[in-house]
Amino acid sequence: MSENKLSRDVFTAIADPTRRRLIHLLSEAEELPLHDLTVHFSMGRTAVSKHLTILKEAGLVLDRKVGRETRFRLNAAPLREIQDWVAFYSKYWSMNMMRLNELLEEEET
Amino acid sequence: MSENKLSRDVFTAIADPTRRRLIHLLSEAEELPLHDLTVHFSMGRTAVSKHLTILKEAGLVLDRKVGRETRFRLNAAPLREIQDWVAFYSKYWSMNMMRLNELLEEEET
DNA sequence: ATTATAGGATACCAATTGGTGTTGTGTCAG
DNA sequence: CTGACACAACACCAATTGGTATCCTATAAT
Repeated sequence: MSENKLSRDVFTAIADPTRRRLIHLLSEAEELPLHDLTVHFSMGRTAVSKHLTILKEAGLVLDRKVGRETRFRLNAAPLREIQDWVAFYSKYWSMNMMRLNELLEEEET
Repeated sequence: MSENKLSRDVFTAIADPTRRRLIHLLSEAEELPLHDLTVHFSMGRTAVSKHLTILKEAGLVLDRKVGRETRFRLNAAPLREIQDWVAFYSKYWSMNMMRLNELLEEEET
C-alpha cells in the first residue's frame, strides 16, 4: 500500500495552463521558492503547491529545501517524450491537407 | 448562451491516453467510422464518441456523415502548437543537467 | 525570547471527467 | 414493410481535479 506515487503522466502534467506557466517561470529563473512563484498567480499558495507536486510526480521539476524555503527548478528532460510523440505526427501536417482532400475526392467519384 | 463550444485546448485533448490511441488509429487508417474505432477499446461506444467529440473540439479530428455512419479522420495540424511549445524547452535538456548542477555548486560556495 | 515568514498537512467543497445505460432516429438489407 | 445496425442525445453516476480555509512546524529576524 505504501507505494511511491511518483509516476505521473507527462501529458496530463502539461495539460493545465497554470502548470505550463509554472514551467515557463522556472525556465527563466533557474531556481525559485514557492513564495516567489505564488505571487505570479491569483490563486492561493496551497493551489500552486499542488500543481508543483503534480509537476514533481511527472519529473518535470525538482525541489530542494534551503533553510525554511523549498526551491523548485525545472527538469525539462521528460518533455522529450512529448516531442517524440508529436514528431511522429509531423508528417501528417507536412504532407498537407491538400493531398488528403485529393484522396477523398477520388474516393467519392 | 448558445455559443459554439468549438474551442478546446489541444493540450488537454491529448492528455488522455484513450484519445492518443484514437489519434494513432486514425493516423494509420485515413478515415474510420465510430464502430471500427470502438472495437479497439474495452469501453462502450458512447465513451469513445465522447472522446472523439473532445478531439473534434480541439480541431484534431474531422467527421463527415456517410450514409448511416459517421467517419472520422485525423487533422494533425493543431499538434503544431504542441511542437512549438515543447521546442522552446528543448534547449533546457540539450545544454544538460550537468551545466545546471555546476551553476548550483558555484552558487553555494 | 518573540514574532513574522515559508510552507507542509489536512479537511473540505464545487465543478469536471470518464464512464455507464436508455431511448430515439435515420439508414441499409431481407 | 420489417428488422437490424450506426449513431446521436440524454440522464445519470463515481472518481478526479482545482481550488479554498485552517492548523501546525520550522526557520529567520529583531
